[in-house]
Amino acid sequence: MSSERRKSYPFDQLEPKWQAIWEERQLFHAPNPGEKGFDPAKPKFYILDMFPYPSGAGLHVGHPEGYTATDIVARYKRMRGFNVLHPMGWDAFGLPAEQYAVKSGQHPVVTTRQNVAKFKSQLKRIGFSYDWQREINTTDPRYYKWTQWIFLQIYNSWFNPDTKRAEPISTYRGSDPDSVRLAYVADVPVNWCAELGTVLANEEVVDGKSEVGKFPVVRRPMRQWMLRITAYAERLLDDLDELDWPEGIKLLQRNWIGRSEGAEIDFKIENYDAHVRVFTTRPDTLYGGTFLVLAPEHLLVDQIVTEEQWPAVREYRERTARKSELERADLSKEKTGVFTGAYAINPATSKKIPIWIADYVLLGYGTGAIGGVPAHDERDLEFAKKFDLPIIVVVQPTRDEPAIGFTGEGVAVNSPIINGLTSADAKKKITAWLEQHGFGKRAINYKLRDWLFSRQRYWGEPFPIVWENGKHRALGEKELPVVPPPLDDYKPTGTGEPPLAKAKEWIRYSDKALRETNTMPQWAGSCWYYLRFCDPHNDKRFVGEEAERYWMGGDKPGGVDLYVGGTEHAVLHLLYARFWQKVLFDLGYVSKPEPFQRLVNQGIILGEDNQKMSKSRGNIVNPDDVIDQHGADAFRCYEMFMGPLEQIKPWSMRGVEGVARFLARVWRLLMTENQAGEWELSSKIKPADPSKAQQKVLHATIKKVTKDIESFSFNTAISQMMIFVNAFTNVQIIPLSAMRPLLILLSPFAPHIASELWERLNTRFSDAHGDMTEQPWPEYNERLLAEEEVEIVIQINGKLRDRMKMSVLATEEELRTAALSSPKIQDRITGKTVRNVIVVPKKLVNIVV
RNA sequence: GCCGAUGUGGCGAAAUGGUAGACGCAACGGACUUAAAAUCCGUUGGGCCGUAAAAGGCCCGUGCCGGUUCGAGUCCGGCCAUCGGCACCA
Repeated sequence: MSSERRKSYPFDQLEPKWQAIWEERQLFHAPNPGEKGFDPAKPKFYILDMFPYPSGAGLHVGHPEGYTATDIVARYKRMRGFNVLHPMGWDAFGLPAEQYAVKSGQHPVVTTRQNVAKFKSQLKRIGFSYDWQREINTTDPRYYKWTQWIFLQIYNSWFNPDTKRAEPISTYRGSDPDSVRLAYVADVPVNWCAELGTVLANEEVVDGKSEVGKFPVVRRPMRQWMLRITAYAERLLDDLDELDWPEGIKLLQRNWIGRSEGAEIDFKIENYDAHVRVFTTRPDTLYGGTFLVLAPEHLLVDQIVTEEQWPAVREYRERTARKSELERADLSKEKTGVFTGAYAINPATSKKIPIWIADYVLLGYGTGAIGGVPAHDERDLEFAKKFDLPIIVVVQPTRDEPAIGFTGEGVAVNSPIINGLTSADAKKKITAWLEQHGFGKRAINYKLRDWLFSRQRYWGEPFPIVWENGKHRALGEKELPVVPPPLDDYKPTGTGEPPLAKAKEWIRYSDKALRETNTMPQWAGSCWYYLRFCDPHNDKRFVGEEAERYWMGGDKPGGVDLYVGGTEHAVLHLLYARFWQKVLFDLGYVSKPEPFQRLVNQGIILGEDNQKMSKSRGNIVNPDDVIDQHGADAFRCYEMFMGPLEQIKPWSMRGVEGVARFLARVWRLLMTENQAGEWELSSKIKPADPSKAQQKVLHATIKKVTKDIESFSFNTAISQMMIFVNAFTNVQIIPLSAMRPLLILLSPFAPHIASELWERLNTRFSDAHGDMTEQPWPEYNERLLAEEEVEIVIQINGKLRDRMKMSVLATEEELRTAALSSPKIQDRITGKTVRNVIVVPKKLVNIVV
């Protein structure tokens, strides 16, 4: 009758059953300190996934990879006696919902609600043990009220360079507090994307095109909100040391922050009462400085340029301004530049050197000016050759290679003060000399730029800021949240003016004051969501103090014990969140200087064709289809069985079938089908003692699964459970005492089938009490693992020649004698001299002839 | 260009410096079945020798070239390829 293939076990019934039970009993709800059911005797474990953007397409199999890993650890930790905080939420502000609104006129609130519902039901089908009572959504006014509140704290503070901390702006003694706030307004050249009608952050521009939509991006100055993340560069760098993150990710952040040590040197301008300050990492090459180059936008240019050079300079500056970031950064193009007509004095040589402008010098890094040392810098060399500027060798390479163009460390030459010194020593000495004579000082520079924090978009957090008489002013806490107005038309204005400017009534805050119409970038909400999860319903504070201290507690700098997500957030999200955490920490609102103690990145899952999954390739795998066919447990186990979590790996439907077969074997180990086609507990299960061999495989499995969960080697944990099940297939008596631990070990991976089988065992046997989720994790007994006899490998010159069974107690001498007397070995060594015999107890004997 | 990761059967992979390929997929053979599916059992890195068939034996093999070591997939040096990040940062 039914053409549908019979299920190998009734996962389609038992999976919804257990999900309903978990939900009804709220088994995975973690009470806060002071709440009903909270057990202060247990240690805490905060395990967090990077929350998703709920897109209209729904979940794909890449999302649940990390989520499955964390779910296994969360379930394991609960059975290990931890209070586990394992929440989920939605990062729902962002461009796709807004673009959909532009097209359809439907308010983003509506699409967001639909998408969240879809994502949530998909996640629930997989059986994740989230505490859904803690669900949060960044677009919920009860959430973004506090995002705005945190912005106010940032706005109302400054970075005190003496204490190296953020402090309330009231402690600032200078005349212009607006110039030091951690949130400030600046006219900055921004990445303007006409198609999207908005400004983009540097990070959102890839190869001169928008990351979203791949539209062209040009530079254009605009009034923008900036966050002074650069003030924290040093701490963001130093504090990485104490975090348990992959070294590669730390390196990525270090490179992004880009600390470099060197000196700032002042070059006096000839016939003019001013000087040009340059930054260099090679002060030891100062004698080779034969010209200066300023960024075209450098402020001094206006003052120093000579009459006859004005037209050329003006023309060059205009040309540069028209260039997009892409054109300007194009390395293949020739160097360009214009002479200003002015000269500076090299403080070391007292010689006159020309001052140029060129677009290879960037205004935003260092001082926006460089000393050109063509002999020892590739770019300067190219520039000097093009414009025929003098090249002077001042560093002699230690090996035999040409000195011109040598950028490594060598020995200083043609440099009277430092001649003969190694580059390292020369740097120290010349820097000291510069300081002594007031020409410069030691300096540290960072590549990190301040964070462009405003967007010309509708679907984001409005700023709690109003403008009056051309000045910005913060709203009071009581006025939060600032809710965006409803609009009929969400289209960008196209002028750079944000869509909120269309809400004529909304922007009129008072007779005199207008609201800020920019909104915050999508990163804002995800900068602090891990804090909100600790206390998601608090309407008095962004997070309650006690809850924050408890869940973010521990003796390490980071509060979240384990954070799992993709490498695509290795720099930006993780850096921004660390920055906010540090500001909140400085201001005394949180107890930890770092948000995430341990970080694990899951690898990308490719399609069956080994290509990145994408709609256009048609190789997207939808978890719902997999679950329909094989069940959620098989889906979870396959995601983990594919290979190491961190690795990129292709999906395989055949692979899913293999894992599904394994679960069916577990099922049939304990269940048999009766005449009526109903599943019932197998009569082979007896409260009998397991055999020695069974005992051994059981304890080996407990040991391996436990160790593998701790080390995130979920694939090999599953392999071991397969070995266990294979060992019990076709035995006549199935010892109950071996099946109980198996189900516990399996339960974090395949919680539904484990729960069901556990419950079925309970209907006949009374050796255990309570549900699967209430069981403690099993311990293994090392003694039961010990072999009495082991196979010893006999090698000759490292090559395998024979094997023998020996007692584990055999001494080295016994092993040696036994190996040498083996007939096969005898055959091979007669007539040869045995030079050495290496004996590795319990492993091998290697005979060297 | 710089930085990082990866490279092992037909495929996904496993191996504290000590038996390379556990476990799974695919393939092939067998049992069960009228038949198929499902299930269960077995074989499966390559080459060669051996045998009626087996048993058995030998050589090669972890991207390439070298080194350290009694012994290297694993450690060291040099290359190559793929993927990812950064990219005129002075």
